[in-house]
Amino acid sequence: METSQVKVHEVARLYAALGHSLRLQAVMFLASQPLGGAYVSDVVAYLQRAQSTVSHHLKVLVEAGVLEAEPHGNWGWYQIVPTWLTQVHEHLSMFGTTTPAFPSGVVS
Amino acid sequence: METSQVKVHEVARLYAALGHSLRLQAVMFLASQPLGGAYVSDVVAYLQRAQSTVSHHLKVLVEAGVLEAEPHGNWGWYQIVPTWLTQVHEHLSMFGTTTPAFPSGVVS
DNA sequence: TTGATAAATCGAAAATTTTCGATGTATAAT
DNA sequence: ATTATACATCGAAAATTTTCGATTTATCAA
Repeated sequence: METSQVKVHEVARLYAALGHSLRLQAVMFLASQPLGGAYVSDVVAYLQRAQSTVSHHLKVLVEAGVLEAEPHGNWGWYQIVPTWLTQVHEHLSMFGTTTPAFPSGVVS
Repeated sequence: METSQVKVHEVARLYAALGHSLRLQAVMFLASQPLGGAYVSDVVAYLQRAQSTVSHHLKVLVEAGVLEAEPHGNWGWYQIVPTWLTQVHEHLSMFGTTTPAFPSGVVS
């Protein structure tokens, strides 16, 4: 199935984006910000990595659909995409809606 | 925070395990099985990869806590860990409980 | 006991990712 | 116009991951 294959690849990319501690910390940091986002320099200060490294990771998150960028002057504002969580939840619901979270037919 | 760091690393590992199309397909395949699991040879047939490759990916999923292995004779039975989904949901709830899925203070 | 089978592990090549310093680009300040 | 700042992009080294064939290990069957 072509369509399904594409989707799997896309969903995998979303998980892969979160599958690196630096990126996960970046997302958590942005989510914890009162304004719902932050500038690159803030993330650099928080993650304590080279600016180019942080820029790279933010780009990965944008490409996966987790973050969106909004340049303000020459400052780079990054924030979480509103629909991101919904997307993940939608995919996870494939395995069962909630606790005990099991597809039908599975014995305990 | 030491403790939090460890946890981030662990959660990232969980996401990373799902962040590869082969592994994601393996998990989806196992979840779709009527018995809630399958043998390595079944997964090999489904994924169409070398047996050693599939074994490797299953191991990654086990180490991340997504799957559990149960040898039956010399057949390797793999199934989804019941608490896995709950763990993911728990972590995701950090970003907001449900749709619209947003941390407090975020403007639309 | 011997032979066959299922899967784990090993070893190594290829591909991808991670990371940083250096450079480029655009905006803002002087 | 010039200078300074914030960030993106480039180039390359190091680390990690992915993949497969070959080997090993354990179990089952004859």
